[in-house]
Amino acid sequence: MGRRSKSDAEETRERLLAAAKERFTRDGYAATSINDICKDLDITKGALFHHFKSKQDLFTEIWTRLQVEMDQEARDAAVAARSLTDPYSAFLAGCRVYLEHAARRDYQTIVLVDGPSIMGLKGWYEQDHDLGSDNVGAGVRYLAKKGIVAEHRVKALAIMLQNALNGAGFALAREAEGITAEGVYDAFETLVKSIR
Amino acid sequence: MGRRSKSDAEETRERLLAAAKERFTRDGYAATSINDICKDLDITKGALFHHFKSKQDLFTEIWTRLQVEMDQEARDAAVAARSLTDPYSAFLAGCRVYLEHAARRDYQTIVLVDGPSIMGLKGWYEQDHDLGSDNVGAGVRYLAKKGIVAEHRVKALAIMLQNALNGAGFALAREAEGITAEGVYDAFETLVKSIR
DNA sequence: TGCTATACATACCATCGGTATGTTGTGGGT
DNA sequence: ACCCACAACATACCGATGGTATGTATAGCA
Repeated sequence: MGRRSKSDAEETRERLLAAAKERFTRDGYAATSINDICKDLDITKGALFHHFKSKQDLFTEIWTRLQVEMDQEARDAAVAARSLTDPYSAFLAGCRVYLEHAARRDYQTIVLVDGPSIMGLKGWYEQDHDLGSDNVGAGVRYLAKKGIVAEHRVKALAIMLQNALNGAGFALAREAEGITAEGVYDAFETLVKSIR
Repeated sequence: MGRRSKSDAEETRERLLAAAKERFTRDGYAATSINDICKDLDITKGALFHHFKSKQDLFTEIWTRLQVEMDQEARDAAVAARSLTDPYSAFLAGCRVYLEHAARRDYQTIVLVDGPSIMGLKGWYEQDHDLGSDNVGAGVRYLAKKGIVAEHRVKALAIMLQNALNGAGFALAREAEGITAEGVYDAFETLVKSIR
């Protein structure tokens, strides 16, 4: 088979991303072979390696899309919930969105579980920051500006709260021990609001 | 080469664990090949697969050892710091030990980064619980008994605090942005003590 | 109309984790 | 003291894997 139209190529690329995302989500990165993905689409490896230079490259694009999507949603939610009276509402709204994503299987497996291992810790962190997806950081900084938390604890607190949400997301996905989204969010809210 | 003495076998096993741990720590699980490990010790794959039934099995034992070691240290520290007047001291002492481990490259790469990916989320969690290494959980439960935190928030809070420490460990290992162990611990302490 | 860059397919490769099958010597049983 | 089963390895081999080199046909522009 020879050349296809440009729109066909775009579609092939998107279909590859979709099929890979499904496999990565269900089986994980290591257990997913490139041949599997290609068979899903009745396509050969030549096509895949034409669109993506490596398996990692394919994974990275899926990872990035998930992060951008989450970032956008969280940002929007925070802006929408902004209030003049309650300094927490915007921050907590963003965190709730993040929590919802962290509880999703795709986000969890791809971004939180396989992400650090595949992209490396540095890569994970740098990409994460380049995205500007530091909603929690912005929230804590805002609390510092309001005088609620000490300036010198902002960075450490932001990191800790971010990871607290990660862990909560895992717990939710585990569906274990009667942990609910509402319960987790409630605990997170009281935790945040008790900071001083 | 034929059979060796029992003590030789024990030593071979330990040397395999040590070499694998070094590789896994430096290069990660995926980038470490079994041949690499064997070459380090001038040993063949036959030996490795005689002592460990799979690469995962080898990894799991290293993972378990790291967890047991950490658990023991944290437990000891908590017991040693137990106080009749300060309900936080034992809890915080255990957390500090955990934080120190989370900042170590070996613990970080093997347990925190590759662990979830290799052993699976369920496996990670179950093993973690079977170990009884739930220092943070015990600490929070103690705070609940003292009436400091609400009973229905214990589980969620424990999960969140545990992951807060994980993230702090990563941040320390990154050595980025002027984050120090003391600063992180200070922030964690104020966070914990402000809970109510 | 022709030329070239693109969008794939095909064929092939080194390496991987894992297994099946030796080989040799140790140590428990008699 | 002898024996032989089995432990402690080595060797040879396997299918599958990610990746590459090369082939090929067509879309799109000059």
